[in-house]
Amino acid sequence: MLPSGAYNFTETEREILEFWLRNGFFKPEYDPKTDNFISTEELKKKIKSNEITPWSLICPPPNAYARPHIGNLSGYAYQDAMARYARMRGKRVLMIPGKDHAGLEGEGVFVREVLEKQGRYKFQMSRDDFYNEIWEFNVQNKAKALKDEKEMGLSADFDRDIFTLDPRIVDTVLSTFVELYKAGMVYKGVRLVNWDPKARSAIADNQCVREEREGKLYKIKYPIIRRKVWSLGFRESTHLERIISKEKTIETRALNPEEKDRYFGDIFTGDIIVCVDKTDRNSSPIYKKVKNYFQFKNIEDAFTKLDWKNVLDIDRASMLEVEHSYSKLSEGYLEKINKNGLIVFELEDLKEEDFITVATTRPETMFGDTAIAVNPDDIRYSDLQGKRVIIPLTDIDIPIITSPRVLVDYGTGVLKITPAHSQDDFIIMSEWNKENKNKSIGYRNVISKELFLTGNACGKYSGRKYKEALPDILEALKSNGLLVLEETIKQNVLVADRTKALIEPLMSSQWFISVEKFKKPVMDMVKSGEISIHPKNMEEKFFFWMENLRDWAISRSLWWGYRMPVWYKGEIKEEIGENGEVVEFIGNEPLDYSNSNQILVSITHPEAIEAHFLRHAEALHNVDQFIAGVTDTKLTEKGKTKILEIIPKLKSENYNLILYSPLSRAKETASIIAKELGVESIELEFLKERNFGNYEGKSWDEVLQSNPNIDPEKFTLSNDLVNAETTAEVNNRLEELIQNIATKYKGKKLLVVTHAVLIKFLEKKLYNTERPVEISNLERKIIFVPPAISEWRQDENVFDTWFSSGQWPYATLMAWGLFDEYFPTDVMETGFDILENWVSRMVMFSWFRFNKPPFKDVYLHGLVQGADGQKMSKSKGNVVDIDKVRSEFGTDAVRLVYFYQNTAGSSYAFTNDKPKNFRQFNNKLWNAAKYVLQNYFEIFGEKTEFLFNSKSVESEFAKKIIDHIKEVVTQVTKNMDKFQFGLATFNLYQEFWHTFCDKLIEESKIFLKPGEGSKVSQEEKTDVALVMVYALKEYLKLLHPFIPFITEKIWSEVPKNSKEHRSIMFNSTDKN
RNA sequence: GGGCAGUUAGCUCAACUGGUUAGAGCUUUCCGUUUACACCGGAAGGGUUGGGGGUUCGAGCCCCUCACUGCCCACCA
Repeated sequence: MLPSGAYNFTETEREILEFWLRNGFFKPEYDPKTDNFISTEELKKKIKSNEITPWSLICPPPNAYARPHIGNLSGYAYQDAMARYARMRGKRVLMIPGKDHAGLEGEGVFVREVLEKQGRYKFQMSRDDFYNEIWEFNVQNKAKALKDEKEMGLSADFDRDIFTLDPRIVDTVLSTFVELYKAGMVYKGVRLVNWDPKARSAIADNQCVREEREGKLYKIKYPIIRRKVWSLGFRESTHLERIISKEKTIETRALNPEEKDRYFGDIFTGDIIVCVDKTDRNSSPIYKKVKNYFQFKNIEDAFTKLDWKNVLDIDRASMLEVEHSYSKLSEGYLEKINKNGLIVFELEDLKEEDFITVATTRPETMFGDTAIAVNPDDIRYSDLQGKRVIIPLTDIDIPIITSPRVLVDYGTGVLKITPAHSQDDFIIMSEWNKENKNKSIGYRNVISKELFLTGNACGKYSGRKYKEALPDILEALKSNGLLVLEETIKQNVLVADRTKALIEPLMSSQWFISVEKFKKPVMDMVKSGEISIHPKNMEEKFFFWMENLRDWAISRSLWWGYRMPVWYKGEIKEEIGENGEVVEFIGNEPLDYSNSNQILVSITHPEAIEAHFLRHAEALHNVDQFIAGVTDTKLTEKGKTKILEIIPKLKSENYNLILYSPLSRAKETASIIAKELGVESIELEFLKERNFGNYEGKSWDEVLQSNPNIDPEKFTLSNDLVNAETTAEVNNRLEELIQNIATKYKGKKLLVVTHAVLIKFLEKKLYNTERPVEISNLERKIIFVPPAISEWRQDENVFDTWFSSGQWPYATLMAWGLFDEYFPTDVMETGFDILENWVSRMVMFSWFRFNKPPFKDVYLHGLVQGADGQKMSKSKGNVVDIDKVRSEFGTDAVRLVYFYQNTAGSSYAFTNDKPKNFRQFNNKLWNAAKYVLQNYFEIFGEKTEFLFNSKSVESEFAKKIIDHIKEVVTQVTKNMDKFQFGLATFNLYQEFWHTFCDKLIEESKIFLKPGEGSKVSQEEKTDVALVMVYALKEYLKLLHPFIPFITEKIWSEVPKNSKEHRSIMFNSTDKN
């Protein structure tokens, strides 16, 4: 019987959650037919034989370091509704929850919330120490998220909760990189990074802040190459021939009128004529440029096949590309020309209008300019578009390009473009290059990480600290009359949030994934309908992103995450080449990416020694379940038998040395194996188990009683055990072990017989991860022990978070050994804001590795906003306190807020009138159930089986109710199948309250509570009582995916027949 | 800067891809009931669907245009 009074959700939710978890209903191994569990192996077999239909959803993992926010919680509601709906329809549901290490953000939170509050600093720590601490921080916090997930009613298999840095996930993620590398789809390239000179590290944009500082603005004149540049040398010209052959030297002079008339047609004052010595044509840069420009195979071809007369007359623009000089600006240039056998005739000096004036706060970066930009609509400069200018103090000429980003009325309206040292310029370059592929501009890095000017472009200033060279540069500009203005201004500069150092944007070498090959197949999966995105209009967004996707930089200068499985033989150094290009060196040699003597992609250390670690066979303490540590226990008879069973497997490995712990259980195990295999064995003191101090010999029950807060999972590796061997001591022993394997036993095929906790310590030490699962007796772990001394160094970078989370669906399934059965998954449910970042990456990787989509449907939910309709944020004070709302209105009511009248992809405000309304709805449901059941039990009693067939009712009123139910079921089912949860809950809400309760229940009172003189027959009364229960049960089943707690509670009180499951989770609506 | 949504009753949102009189919840007003439910029932008020134009037998929905609002992208653009 349901208790009278209003619905008590607090108590019910606690009770029902306990009921679900205790019974293991969320596990796919649970078999509702037998109300029992099958083994995972059996489950797999049954799925393969089509005996049961699998359905899976991998939950998007919330960040491990904090409680899930309201967006994650709303996601759980949708995920859960879909899973419960599938489960009720007889599918075998697997829903895997997880937690994300959240690379960049995770590291940022740890540094801010933990280290900085303790006055510590990341770069004062060793990488290992930092990693261990942040790991601990995450482990401690992720329990909170798990609690929230359970309390929201998420029907996921919590035993399979998995962390993104779990070693099983790591293996999969890294192997994908290896595969991509083999397929030639990753490469190293350069991109602009924010260099923090103080931290000596590249940092993310959101780790920088803008600060107002006083700075100086300079205006600098760049000379325009207005004149045409003529190139001669191949043209038949006896006069020039004579000059060249006779003197074999160079002359620079103005052309006299006679020459002009004789050799050139429409030559103008100001043009420059460059002549080339034919005899020196192979070394001349002008020849080379000509060759490249016209794409001749060699210079002879260029010479013989090209009609130079036509070129000169028709295609002057091409000649502009060739070579030219202003002797006035660059004394060194003449010298260069002379060496290369050029003759330069200059017709006239430069004039004032031959300059363009640029405003800049950073004159020292002008050596890195690769263009000058003006606004395309700026009429002042329209005649200059496409012309070239000379960078002052150099002989480098750069084009004048256009960009709508250049503000016409700001400064001079002219911007110098230094892509290697300015974010904005880098963007302008990228945009220009995208639109003007044949006129693309490059970058020139002229500042090193040590803040020196570097490369040829800087001329005599190269090699000096740029701040020290700056006064000299300004002086040189001044003396050439090229510095026109210098004023003090306030400017916003980018500063590192933590170190307060001025950010130096510069080019750095990064790993990229080339994305071109992904585009078509990935888009095709959506176009063909293999993957459906809900709402459909988001597919546009997806295509736009994919089409415009550029190669993806996947390396990040962080410590928290997956370190890249790339190894360099020696220390890698990044330097700036002579022409401003980024070059990497290993030692003194430039890095050649194809040279496997320099670079290797490998998950383990390239010289790692493979050793097999075997846990001893079953010993007495395993049976009696107490903590043995260094307490010596003997093997059981069963244990000894089991050893013999694995001998054939061990034989096939051809071990030639066995190392073992001196404790009896390991020693006995090893001696049996050694005897059977006929292999030498050595006892080593440092292989024994950890000493557990006061806990030695204690049973787990005793441990838990003495300290109820103890987490058995973490106990064995904890450093808080009284009188136990410290973790440092264990690690010292392991150090000795590693040394021994790397030196003494090098070249041996090793089997090491030891203990579970010791193996766990070793894995943690070597792989920086913890095993969440136990190592069973006689389980073998293959461990790669790095050599004691090696030149190989691992890449310092970690992967971009999306690189790993993009593999989440298959990585989780592979980790749990359920890939074959459950992949592709059925649905991916996540926020619409990460469609591009996450969903597209998952499809990309899934296509690459398996040529399959990772899921069939994508449901994108909108974002939950504050009551004011704004995005929730602490500073706005509009954050919904989920605990408060849940305790006031109940979890079911909160869940209904997420569903009711909501459509996929649209955001909605969380106002308290909503859960209040649904609390009332739940109460209505509760009371209606009470009414229906009271009447039923009055007639049938409590313990009777519910015998009812909707086809064989006689009463007109009962038929009316059945019709009503049929219609609701049809409507709701239709909407569920179309992911229209908003409509489904709307239907249910309206029909249940305003039709079923307000109309049908009221009408039923005529039959169930007949007044004086009523003509209602007993049969009719019975019929109505039955059909009302039937209707209630159908409603409960339809409502269950949305409000699981209350429906389960009522279901527990409802009369059932023998075919119905005791939990509502496994009952589908009536098919009749 | 680009892209994507959105603008419907006082407030928060629907309207199942062009089809009856545009519907709900909250709020407001009136009436009623107290053994399923006051976390109730019955009723009422409230809309030129952001402005303007177009296509159509028919437009909240499609097209054009203007005006706002929100979101995403920043070691990705």
